[in-house]
Amino acid sequence: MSLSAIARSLGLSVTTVSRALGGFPDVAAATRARVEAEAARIGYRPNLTARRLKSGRSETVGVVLPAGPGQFDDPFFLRLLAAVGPPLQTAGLDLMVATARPGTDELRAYRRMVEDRRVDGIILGRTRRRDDRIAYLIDSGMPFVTHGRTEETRPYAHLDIDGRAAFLDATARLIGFGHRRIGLINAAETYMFAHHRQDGWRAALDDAGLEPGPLAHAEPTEENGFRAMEAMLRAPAPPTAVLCGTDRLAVGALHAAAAAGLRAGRDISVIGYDDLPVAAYTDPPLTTLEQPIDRMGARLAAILLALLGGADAAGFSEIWQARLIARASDGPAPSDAAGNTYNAGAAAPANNKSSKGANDETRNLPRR
Amino acid sequence: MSLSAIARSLGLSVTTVSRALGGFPDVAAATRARVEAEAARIGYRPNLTARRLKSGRSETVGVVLPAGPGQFDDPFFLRLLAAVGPPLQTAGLDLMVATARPGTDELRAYRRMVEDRRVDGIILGRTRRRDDRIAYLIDSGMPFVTHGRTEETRPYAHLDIDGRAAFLDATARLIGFGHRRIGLINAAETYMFAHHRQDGWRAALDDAGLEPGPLAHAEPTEENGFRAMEAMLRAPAPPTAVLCGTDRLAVGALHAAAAAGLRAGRDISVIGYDDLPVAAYTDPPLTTLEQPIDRMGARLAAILLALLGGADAAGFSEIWQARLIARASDGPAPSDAAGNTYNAGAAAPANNKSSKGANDETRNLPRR
DNA sequence: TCGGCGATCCGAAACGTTTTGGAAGCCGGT
DNA sequence: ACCGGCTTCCAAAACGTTTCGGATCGCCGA
Repeated sequence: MSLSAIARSLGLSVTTVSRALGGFPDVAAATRARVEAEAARIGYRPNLTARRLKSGRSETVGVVLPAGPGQFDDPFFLRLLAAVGPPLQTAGLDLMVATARPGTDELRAYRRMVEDRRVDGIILGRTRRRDDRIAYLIDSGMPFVTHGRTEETRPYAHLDIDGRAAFLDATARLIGFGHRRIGLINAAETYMFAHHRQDGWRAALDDAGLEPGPLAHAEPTEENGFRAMEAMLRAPAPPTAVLCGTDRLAVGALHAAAAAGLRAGRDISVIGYDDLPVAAYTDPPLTTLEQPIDRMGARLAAILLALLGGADAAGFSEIWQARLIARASDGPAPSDAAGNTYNAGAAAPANNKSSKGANDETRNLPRR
Repeated sequence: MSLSAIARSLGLSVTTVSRALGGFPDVAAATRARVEAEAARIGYRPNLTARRLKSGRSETVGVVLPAGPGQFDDPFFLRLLAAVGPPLQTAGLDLMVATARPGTDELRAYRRMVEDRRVDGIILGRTRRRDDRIAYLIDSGMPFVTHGRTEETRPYAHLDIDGRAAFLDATARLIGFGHRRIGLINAAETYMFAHHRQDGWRAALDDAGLEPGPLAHAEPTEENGFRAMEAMLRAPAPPTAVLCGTDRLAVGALHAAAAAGLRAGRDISVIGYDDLPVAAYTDPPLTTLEQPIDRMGARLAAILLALLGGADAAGFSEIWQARLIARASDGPAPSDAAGNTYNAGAAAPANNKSSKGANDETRNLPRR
């Protein structure tokens, strides 16, 4: 069960056994064969803990999962884990998972990993605009790579989806359909991804010379999507199209539209983001944006491996594009609402008088 | 950064420092204070790897996630991880996650954990009827606890939901509604949970003297639920009610019903299992069964902790009850199909003779 | 005076590995 | 004969911790 057991029963030294198994050239072929045979016979497995102690590495990569209500039900992190696992395993690295609810808990989870040297590197998902986790990790010197960017001037390795471009395109698509009042139900803007998506929406509207439609923020659950959409539809000048920051919000939004007697895809357009499995089976099937989680996960693992190999974090900054999956929840603007009257400007009283535009129709939902 | 650093700068031995920090009584109070102050000053953190080598324990618990198409998108395992994490962390145990697609890959993942002594214990989810993973773990002597049972005569620690009772009750509820042809769209029967649910369905029909309705098996995805329901509706004598082994199947099934022009809850009844977040936002909202994943996870962790403490696995065999969440996807059988023949059923449909009692209290959405 | 005892402290071994710096034996060339 | 070089092996140190078995010292009671 240990090198010394093999050494003893073969009359060799531990050194020679170690070097025989390690493939070093300074051991005779015959000796190596004897050692290998004996190792196989007793089912020798190297003691990883001893190896780790000696090498000073934990051979482990850490991930902190956001726990807590509303956080945990989307399969994003699970798919990320699944994608990140195989390449790490191939590289001989274990994957350690900690859970923490966003807040102080979370930073403590990172500290635990770093200060107790539980991991050699970290993969961090779902970045925030001001992200103290990232600041901490940079300060600590622990190698890490993030999925998503943050407002941090120092370099750090990251891979992100261009959420701005994605929502800019999606919004342009709706504009092309003739929509003029296009709302947004978004995740909290403290999340960087939500910020980018909102930015894209805003930019597309600006480009087209349109006022921003109603805007809502909430934790991305179906229920919040439902409530936000309900509120938008009750308002004086309801949107004819609504972008949703995530599919879960979109599912709720579709439901609210149906409850209001609106046929999505005809009376109102809805576009989501994520391409959850359920997106193809909403009513109607949801037009949404897809990010290649599996490839992203594999790439994140590869980047972290490079970092562990000594590469400079500044060299890794990748922005990938999302892909629009057109289904049936969006379509041409209803003629009665948006059509001819609208671009004249006379029919847009709700939106055109505000200097700030976006905020006066903003509705913040309770974050529970 | 190490005990010897503290010892050196304080003129003490490593032994004394270790025992001072370890709270042993044979060190003078003044000395202990000096040691603690110095430890705090230099930010001493014990080297876990060294401790693990010495103790022979990895201080780690392993979980193998099923990867691969169709497997990974449901949040069950993620919620389980979230629930299992905090108690393990409190006990000073790390959580290691490996991913493997069901099949030979999977057993290899368990071997890796056991043979390389990467973990001290294992939590295993989603058992199968004949489960070589469980046989292997029993043989190996590695402490483990499962979520779900299996057909294994030797004792092993497990916690399961009574899927048989759950589906028996759900089926009885449909029978009480007047349904006579009740189908089942189930996950592959190799999964123990699917087997139990099917058993409950079958038993309820037997109790009522009814022939089993159509039965389909498939990996539990929306698409498969859709296809199975489509096929059932096209068959000569379509069911008026369909139980689904999981909510994902039910979502697809609801969609197929709608596509066939059937209003779920009136023309056809559908009941799922899992209470996914989306279940409250299908059309119509899905009646389903809920298992308390968070409590289950906490309990699984507690059981494993007991096992690691030396408890006998034979002592842990718990079966919990699921809870029916009544929403709008089920209801009285359509009169043209089943109606008048069914005298007694319609008045007191759902809960009047629940076999376990736990299901009697049903609640409507919204839940939070 | 002395043995014993409690309070403190410490040396050394051990966990199992990797790695450094040789050492021994053998051979061919001079 | 001797030297240098090659092949093959090994002792010992090191990673940082825990723990066993003392060792030292002061003090008290007999």
